[in-house]
Amino acid sequence: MRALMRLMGVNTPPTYRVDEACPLVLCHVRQDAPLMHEGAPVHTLYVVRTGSLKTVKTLVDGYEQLLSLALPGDLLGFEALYQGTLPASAIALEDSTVFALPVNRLQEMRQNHPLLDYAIHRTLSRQLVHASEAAELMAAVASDVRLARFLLWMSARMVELGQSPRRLLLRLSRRDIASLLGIAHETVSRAFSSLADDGCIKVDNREVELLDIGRLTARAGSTRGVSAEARPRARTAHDHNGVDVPSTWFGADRWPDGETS
Amino acid sequence: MRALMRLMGVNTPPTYRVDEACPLVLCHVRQDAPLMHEGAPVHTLYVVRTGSLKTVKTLVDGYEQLLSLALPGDLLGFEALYQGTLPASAIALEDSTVFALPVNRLQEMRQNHPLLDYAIHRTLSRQLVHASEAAELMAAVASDVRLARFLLWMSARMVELGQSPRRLLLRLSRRDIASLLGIAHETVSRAFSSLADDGCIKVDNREVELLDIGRLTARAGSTRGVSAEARPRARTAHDHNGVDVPSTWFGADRWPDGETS
DNA sequence: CGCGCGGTTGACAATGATCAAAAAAGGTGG
DNA sequence: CCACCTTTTTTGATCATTGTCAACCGCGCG
Repeated sequence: MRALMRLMGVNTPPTYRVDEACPLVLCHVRQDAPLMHEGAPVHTLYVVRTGSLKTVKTLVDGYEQLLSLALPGDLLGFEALYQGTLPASAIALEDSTVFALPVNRLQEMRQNHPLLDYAIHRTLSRQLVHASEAAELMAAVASDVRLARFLLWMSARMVELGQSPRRLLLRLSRRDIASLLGIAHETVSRAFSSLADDGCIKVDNREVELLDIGRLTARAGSTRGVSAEARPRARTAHDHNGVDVPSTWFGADRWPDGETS
Repeated sequence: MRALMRLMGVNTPPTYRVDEACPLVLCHVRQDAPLMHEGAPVHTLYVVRTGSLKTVKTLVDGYEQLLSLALPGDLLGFEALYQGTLPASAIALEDSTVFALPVNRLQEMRQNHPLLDYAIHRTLSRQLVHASEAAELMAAVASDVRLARFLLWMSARMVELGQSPRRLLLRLSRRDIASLLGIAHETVSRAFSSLADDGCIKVDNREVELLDIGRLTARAGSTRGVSAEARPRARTAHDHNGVDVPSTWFGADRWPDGETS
């Protein structure tokens, strides 16, 4: 339990009382084994403890769209709360272990453990951020830019987990990376070669070493043709005419016409 | 308060006691006005009541990446919980009203109102789903496929809000749509023309009428070249070798080697 | 040993990004 | 109401990037 919360980024003070009787179960998933099935109702949420998984949605035409990469600390299955069924499958990229949280006891667990509640919220927030970062990956027009961003993104996630930012062991196949970046898998291969020829990275199959992060960042820079967007469109502060206060950048802490409801 | 929860998809029974003294404030945002600023710390979360907003992240090269479209019932600002600052700005697409929830009193409000707590979780789950749906939009190779998907997606969201699924009034500019779909704004324009010439839709500036949803769905079908992916890759059920039980599709409700922790 | 799978590279056609410019819509001030 | 400006949208033309098809290599596995 304590380990779970540390995983999720919350340090439990030594004095914190944990209920040892709570139904926290550890699960092992073998490589390539599905942990959850698209379309299935959800009785358990999972928190990744070790290893990694991918979430995959099969589109109408059979194309397998990779939606996210779940690393230690990530929460799986929460997306099902809205519609009752999972929008995507989760498949282990390596032998992994996950904590299982029965949904019908979750309410009670959160009440008894405010820190768990906080940890879950933090994790949800993080995954929301990661989802929009995935959009950033696909935003670039050039394929090598997308790959460069992907590598830097992976590097950043490795750092969050306390791992080396330079040495990556990709558990995703080229095809999976292609799906995540929205390009053809041949193009991924070419982009790897291109970055490697530049000396930015060293590629040995799925082992990637980031040699020159500066240059890599430079190549990850241009989203699309430097034109209208980047021009000196002098967006000064005085065009704020809404609830925001120009002088303080901070969200509306006074309301023009507040009416309690 | 009751209105807030109905907005978020939770029906309050008439007997439900609401605390009238809770600090629920209604905010007005004028069109094009920012509600929240990228990089700013967050003191309030917002729930959209009427109108619509876009969340926008300015990338390193100045490109404005549109991340999500917030419609009534959506929660804004939660992404900031993880890092403490907002990853994106929120800008009103029309005159809108939002409920403001002070974060420092949120904990307390959730405790006093379990239904509010549930509503927030449901909303978070929904937004997680929407985020992955956004990835689906960008997954298609052809630009007209992306636009067709976008229109169907908007249509579905309109239905969720009880509006007509055929008649759309887009509050987004072509440039914004282009950003969301990951293509050039000229291409969006062309894709509109293409779909209109086909008779699938009727376009009058930002008013779009979906004439033939069947054909539109057909055009939204192909993600990429029908090849290896769509082949009869007979993915039968007996390749499950993990924690899942083949006979029941449901998540692991027994665990091979459970160890309570 | 042969087969299949993941990865790499090549060749070619096509889609879309980009540049350019005109047309339409929206807003402002007389 | 109209002239005038800005912004948005549309259309055109050109060229590069990349998707697609295809062949090839290396590897693990039955």
